[in-house]
Amino acid sequence: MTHNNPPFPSADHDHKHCVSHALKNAEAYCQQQGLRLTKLRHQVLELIWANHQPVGAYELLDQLTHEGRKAAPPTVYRALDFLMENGLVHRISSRNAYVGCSHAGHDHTAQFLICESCGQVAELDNAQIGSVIAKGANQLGFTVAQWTLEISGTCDQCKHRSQDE
Amino acid sequence: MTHNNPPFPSADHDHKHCVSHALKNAEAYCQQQGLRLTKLRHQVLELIWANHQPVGAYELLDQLTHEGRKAAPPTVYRALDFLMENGLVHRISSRNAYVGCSHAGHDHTAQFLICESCGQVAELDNAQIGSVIAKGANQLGFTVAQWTLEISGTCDQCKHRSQDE
DNA sequence: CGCATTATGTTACAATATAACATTACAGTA
DNA sequence: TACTGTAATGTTATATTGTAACATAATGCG
Ligand SMILES: [Zn+2]
Ligand SMILES: [Zn+2]
Ligand SMILES: [Zn+2]
Ligand SMILES: [Zn+2]
Repeated sequence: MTHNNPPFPSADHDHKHCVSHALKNAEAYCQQQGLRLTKLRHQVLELIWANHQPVGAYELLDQLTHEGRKAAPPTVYRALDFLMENGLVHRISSRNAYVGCSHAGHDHTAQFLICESCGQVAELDNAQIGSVIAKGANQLGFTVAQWTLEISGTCDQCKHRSQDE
Repeated sequence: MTHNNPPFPSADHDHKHCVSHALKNAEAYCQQQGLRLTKLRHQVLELIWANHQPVGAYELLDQLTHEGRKAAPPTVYRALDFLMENGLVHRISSRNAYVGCSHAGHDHTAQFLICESCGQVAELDNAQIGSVIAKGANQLGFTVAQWTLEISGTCDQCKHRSQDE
């Protein structure tokens, strides 16, 4: 399944669609790859997709507990490990937090826009950025295995919102 | 003071020169900006520059203690805060570790090459990367405040070294 | 079913970072 | 010089994030 690069999530977008899309996509992908998207992993993935803000592991742990599951830190970290290994979730290392992947199944590296005002995160998959980075590294004889790019700033809506005040 | 983009630090480079350059540069910069590069901060900066590998806060803490200073976590974190605020040190968030800045005084954002084999870090200041990132973000109406790029892989020397075996 | 494998539960702890308040050093000034 | 306000450091305690190690339960398969 292909879809074009999503813009920064707007305040009034149909987020239920984001969630159901992400979950169905994950189910299909795991099915196809012979991966076990267990109830716990599914539950964690759904919690992560509650919104477009990155969520901490211990916050997920609280929510799991409130949903009636017996959970301890390893519970959530193991689920996160599975989801990250299989490209369903990314870690935002500048925030020690986790966010659902918008391009699950595609082979890609992470590029994030993080709005400091509303806390939302958008994931890019800008090929130009990737190629410039690869080129810059290769010029120095460096072989790139992977990379992360975390861009902080202000999203379009928050800019306009602040103008209104 | 200007100098061209340093390559990945070679095994036989004159590292004493790196250290003295970084320290003198920091002293001059703080002098000029009216910042207080106290003994503690100077000491921490020197420890960070012991090599080109990122170092953890608690490792710095141990070394400070061995050097006879009474130190606790806040001691080192406060020094790190000062050094980071003033662009003398960067944090490698994917490793929870800190590394001396190679372009202190210049206004720049961080771009790192991290060798998974030898653990060394090289800091880039590739303008092309910067402009492509800014462009990609701006197209989505996103105003960039700052960003970090952490590239993992294998450096040139480690590649050759592994061929020799 | 019986067995091997994988996933989850459970307990304890490691590693990283900060809050809050006391004390000391410092710079400017009377 | 002593006084004084500010910035820096010391100190104690605790918050936050992440793992190790081993026990139990679920799953898939012959
Ligand atoms: Zn959404
Ligand atoms: Zn925003
Ligand atoms: Zn060096
Ligand atoms: Zn290397």
